[in-house]
Order: sequence, then C-alpha cells, then structure tokens
Amino acid sequence: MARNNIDSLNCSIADTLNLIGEWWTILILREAFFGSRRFEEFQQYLGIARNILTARLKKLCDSGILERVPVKEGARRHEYRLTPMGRDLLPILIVLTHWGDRWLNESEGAPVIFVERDTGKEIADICVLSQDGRELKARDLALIPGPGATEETKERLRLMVETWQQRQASRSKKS
Amino acid sequence: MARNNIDSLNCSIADTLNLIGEWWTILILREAFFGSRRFEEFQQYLGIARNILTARLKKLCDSGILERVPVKEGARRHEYRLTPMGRDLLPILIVLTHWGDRWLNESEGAPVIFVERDTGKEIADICVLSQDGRELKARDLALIPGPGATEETKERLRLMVETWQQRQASRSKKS
DNA sequence: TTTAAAAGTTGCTTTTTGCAACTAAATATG
DNA sequence: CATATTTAGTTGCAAAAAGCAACTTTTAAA
Repeated sequence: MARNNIDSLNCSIADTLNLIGEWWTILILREAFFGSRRFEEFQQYLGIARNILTARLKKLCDSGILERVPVKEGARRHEYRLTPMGRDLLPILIVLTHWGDRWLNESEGAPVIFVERDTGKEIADICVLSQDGRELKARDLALIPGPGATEETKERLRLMVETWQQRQASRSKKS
Repeated sequence: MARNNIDSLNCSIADTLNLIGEWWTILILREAFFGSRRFEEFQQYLGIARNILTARLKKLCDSGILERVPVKEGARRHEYRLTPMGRDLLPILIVLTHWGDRWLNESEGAPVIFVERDTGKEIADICVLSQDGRELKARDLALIPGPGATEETKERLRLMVETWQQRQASRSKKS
C-alpha cells in the first residue's frame, strides 16, 4: 500500500494488503492457484511486464506466500509454488470471484466456477457465520479490541460504538 | 488495475479488483464498515492524501459501492454510505482480517475482533464449504467454465486439467 | 460578522508502472 | 560440439499514479 503511515493503522487488513495489495499480486496468486508455477507461465497468461512480475514474485517469496524451488535437483531454474500460508489465501480469491460474479457479471454469468473435485458440484457461497452456523449480516456484527489492539485502536472502537448508539437513538426518534 | 489488458482476462477477480483493487480503496471500505461516512472522517483516520481520497470516493460512487447523499435535505454537504452492493463486500474484509490475524499478527494477537452483536461471541472463521457443509481445501477444488466463459477461458481450463493430470501421473510414478 | 471547519481542487515532486531492448544461463538441434 | 532457442530475468526510459502542501469555496458556530 502507500509507503508512510499504513503500518501504524494497527489493522490486519492493512497488514495483509501490505503484502498482497499491490497491482497484479492477487492475479498472480490466482494464476498460482490455477496451476502456474513458472515465470513464463505467469507472464504469458497475465501479460504482465516482466520487471513487475519479477518484483512481485520476489515480494511474495520474501513474505512466505510463495516459495522458489529449483525445477529439479541442483538446477538453477526455479518454479514458484504456493506455501501453506499462500494456499490459505484461497478464500480471498473465492470471495472476490463470487462478488464479481454476482455484481459485475450477473448478465453474462460467471466465467469460471469453483466446484468440488469429487462431486463436480459447485461450492457453497462464502458467508459470515456465527460459531453455531447462523448466517450473519453486517448489521449483526460489532467490533471489539483484540489482544493486539493499541490504545489508539481501543479509543477508536469506543468512539465507533458511541457514534453508532447516537445514530440508533436519532433514528428511533425520527420514526 | 493496470490499464491495458486486464479487462480481457475474463475473470471476476480481475473485474472486482478493477473496482476495489487500487491503493487505499479497501481501507476506505474498512472505514465505511467501521462507521465513517464523511470525507474528513476517512481522511483523518487513514491519513490519505485528499486528492486521492476524492478520486477513490468518486470511483466507489460511480461503481455503486458507495452512495453520496446530502447530509440533510437540500444540504450541499454529503456523506458516503455503503449500498447493498458495498455491504456485500464484508466477507472480503473479514477474510483479509482473519488471514492477517493468523499469518502476520499471530504473536501480538488480533488488533480487532469481529463479534456477533447480540451474543458478543466471535464469528466463525470463514472457510470454503461444499453445499452440504463439509470444509474444503484447495486440493478438493476444481475449476470449470461457467456460462460467461470465453473460448480462451475454456481452452485455458482444459490445459489446466491436462497439466494437473500430468503432475499427478509423474508424482505417482516417483513414489 | 468574523472565525473555523468541511470538502474539495490545483500545482508540483516523487514513486510506480509499462514497454522494449538487452543479457546470461540452460536446453535443444543439427 | 557449435549454434540456436527458451527461460528468467535486468536495465533504461517514458508515462501514469500517488503524496504533499497550499488554496478555494461553501457551511456551521461563536
């Protein structure tokens, strides 16, 4: 993301975007999930500039999302493979896909569909669930500071609750 | 995303990133979910340059993710609110948060935690499920062309299956 | 009525991208 | 074995995007 203050936001979204939020990175990961491993594969399928691809792959390797392994024993050519950390990004790709399918490609239909290999059936839509499996909407959620919250974050969240309560109050007055 | 060929990728991920993949956009959306509505709120919490914020808010409004409504009847000052299309991005934010919590902030712990408002209990981890509720991993998934697939996409997916089968074959030979 | 805050806009500088050409090693070919 | 081709980058330069600070113009407050 931007250079300066992002790190100070005390936010896992910002931290994640710091690693995968740059131009191209998520599409490179998509390619990786689609089975690409070699520099040329990524380059050709995406049409990305080679120097940018180099930079992105390096960053992904440095941060442990991909690993760079010799094609065979002792070879100096490498391929890029998803690590467990990288494979754990799959839900992000699926959520992005489903949202795009729903809101941007509704008329034409989805370009690609994720299915379960064994059954061929489409996977379930990803949604937010409570521990006991009820579906939750934005309205049903609240935010609380976690163990990693700074004082600033706690203050911010307190303020958020206040604002929210005021809005609820003014809403009930009106109606 | 990049200017040229992204649109031709026939991929909902690329389409989605075209709208929300730019620097700052996702953090602006995070702020919106956290309750910010006014220009100054976004600006102050994020420390984003004002001209960039202007551009991002405009794009988000143009694409229907936010709407710009007068603060009160007839006022010329506006606030920016999530539309249903925008609220539907919540799973993306949660997935990004959880991934960052798990892989980047494990030692310090999560800065913020999403809980169910009514019970105060943490929400469930978002994961990929089959229609009948079994958890699926990357290995369990396959991709098939959907109704919106171009010939190129179909070809690409055929090739993918081939490559995958070859790798499976060479793997079983080795072991 | 003056002051201050909100919501931008403008101009200029620094960073990032994109593109094309170049390089060096590995592999294939005759 | 010598030469060509592929692979995986690197370099240099032009164009686009981002950051910063200063400037406007309404709106709200004192």
